[in-house]
Amino acid sequence: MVSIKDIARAAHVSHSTVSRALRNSPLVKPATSAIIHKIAGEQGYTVSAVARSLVTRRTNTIGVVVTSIADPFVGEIVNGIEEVALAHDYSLFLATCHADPAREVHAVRSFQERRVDGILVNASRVGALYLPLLEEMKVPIVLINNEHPGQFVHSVTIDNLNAGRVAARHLVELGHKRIGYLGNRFGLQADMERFSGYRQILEEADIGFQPELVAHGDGRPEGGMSAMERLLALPEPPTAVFCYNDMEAIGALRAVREHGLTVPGDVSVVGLDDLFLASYTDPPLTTIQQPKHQMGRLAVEILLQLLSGGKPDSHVTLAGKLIVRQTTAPPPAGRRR
Amino acid sequence: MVSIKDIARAAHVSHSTVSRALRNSPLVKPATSAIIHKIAGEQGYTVSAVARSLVTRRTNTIGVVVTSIADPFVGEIVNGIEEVALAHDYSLFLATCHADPAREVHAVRSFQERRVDGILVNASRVGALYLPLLEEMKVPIVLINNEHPGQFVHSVTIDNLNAGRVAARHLVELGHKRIGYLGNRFGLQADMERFSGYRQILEEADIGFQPELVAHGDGRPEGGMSAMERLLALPEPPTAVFCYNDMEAIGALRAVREHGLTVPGDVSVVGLDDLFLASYTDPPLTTIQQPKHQMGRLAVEILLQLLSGGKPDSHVTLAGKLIVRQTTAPPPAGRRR
DNA sequence: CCTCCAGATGCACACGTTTGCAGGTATCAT
DNA sequence: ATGATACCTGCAAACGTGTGCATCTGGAGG
Repeated sequence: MVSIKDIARAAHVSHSTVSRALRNSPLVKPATSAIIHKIAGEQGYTVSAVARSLVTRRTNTIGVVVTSIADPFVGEIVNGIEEVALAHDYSLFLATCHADPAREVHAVRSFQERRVDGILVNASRVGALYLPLLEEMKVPIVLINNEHPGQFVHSVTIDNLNAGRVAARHLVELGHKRIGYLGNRFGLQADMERFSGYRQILEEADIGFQPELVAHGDGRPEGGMSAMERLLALPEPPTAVFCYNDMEAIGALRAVREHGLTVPGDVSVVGLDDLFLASYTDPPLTTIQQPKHQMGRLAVEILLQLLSGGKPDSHVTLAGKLIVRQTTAPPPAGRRR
Repeated sequence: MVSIKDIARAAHVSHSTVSRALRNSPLVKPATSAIIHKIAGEQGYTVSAVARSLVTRRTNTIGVVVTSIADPFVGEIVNGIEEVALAHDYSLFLATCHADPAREVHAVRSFQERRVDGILVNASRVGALYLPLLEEMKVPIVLINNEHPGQFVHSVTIDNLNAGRVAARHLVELGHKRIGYLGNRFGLQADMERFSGYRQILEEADIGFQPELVAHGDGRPEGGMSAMERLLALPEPPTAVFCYNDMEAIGALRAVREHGLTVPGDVSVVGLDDLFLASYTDPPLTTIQQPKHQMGRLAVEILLQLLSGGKPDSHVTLAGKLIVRQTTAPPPAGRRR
């Protein structure tokens, strides 16, 4: 592999001059610079980022740890991350942790060895553990949709409480009185908040919260399906459900269908995320859109500010947006009371 | 940031000894090794992968370039890649190229600067261009599902021809006579091969190929939908269609539905990919499963063999598998002739 | 002719590791 | 006591780049 020294020899200059010329420093005479560029081109020279990083003490890399890259939700976030990282000439290290705190810590450690300039963690499960980890390493970290929001780290999250309120309010305004919640059984912070928003609206609308209308899935279609079945088995099942996320909503849709009922004729369904496939369910899913792409972008931008010595807001929350499609309608005539 | 020299000073040994001790070399006395490890722990030392890479001339990194990470298909491939990379202690650089050859080349160049040990490219659009690129850089490259399969590079692809045959045969065996193909208008190699398989079966079954039953989408639901509409507008529309991929199949499903017909009662649909969501369409989609996860795994394994001086097969093709769900059935009674 | 200055280049060190080689010390056999 | 040997440890050079400082050259101005 050809180095600047090889080029220096060929051009009869010192390697310092080559280094400067290739970085287009104004210090070197245009004529010699041209020669050097020519030789570099001929020899197929490419600068070694690792040698450069060693002396500049910056690698221009960002480490990204996500739960699973096959998850369409995180895929879109990473897309946003990659976009602005590329624009700023940063490369991305990617690691998955599959919601395992140990693997998450392992990934962060590995990134530290690689001397990444900053780290992005999506849906971090590591709570108080992070603080000592942060103490011992100087790498700035930005969390995306993290559990256990602490006060010492930077994060960008969706406004879950408001999302729950918007979803529930939409159903209330359609005239529903028996509104169920299909939660996530893993007791995530996000689940609690969405649930709280839902409950607030029920109480504000004088409908009141009915515990039997809450069932818990696993964040995936299977779980949403079985949770929905439990709700449908009730003596007086709900006429509408708000789901923890789109995946559960898809399961709910199927459960309703297999129960011989229709959406939204018999029961309305609201999801959350607005995954790509939400437009292609049957019927197309009404849902709360999470600005996934923007979350990724924003996270990198915060990181970049941190890297340039700025003091960005430590906690940014983004608002979701209701997307009304065709899974919501007024309750069936016989059950409007 | 603490280095081995700092530790050496604290332990009253040379930095060489520290280096050896931390790599658990048998050369250093257990007692001193223990001291060194203790101090390293106290000071929160982590080795610098960049300094190490400079001397060992290996970075233990793999560059992965994909079209879009938000695509669920590539997400699963990357998942497979990450899995075996992690197992072998390699880190992943990720870059997206959005099917733009220029961006693809840019990504590969960037990886070369970073001195990755190997490169994986999914769905490469760069054809003959690769050869000179390969000449000038010594990094081994493995292509996944690439266009323009050349003979000088390593690749792993699905057996598209056979996939087309299997899908078409399934429909023939159900008794269909008018079988359409929803292709991809971008003239991809994969599209040609799938089409060829489909056509072969039609001719082998003495049904014969009918050009009017072929329409082209864009690989996404929108395109599949409009292509299907064209087919349904025919005087004698097909009773079954084989789609370029699941995304188009989803669009086809919707087109049929909006046309007032049912799947599979009026028309059968076969997809290709077996995306996660194929199980959750209505009705669940019959499709050809691509071993996405395994493709990723295999690609890395080939790369690792290349890195350890092995001579792996240069072209591996994986067989798809028919997954029969509920979008296929015999043709409607009135049209069996 | 001398001085001064700007522009261009080279020298040398640094970044944090790994590693071949030489040197040192203790143990053991002769 | 001496030599051999095994075991540890340190020295020094490398990996490829960036950069402060010194040096050199040529031209302008006095």
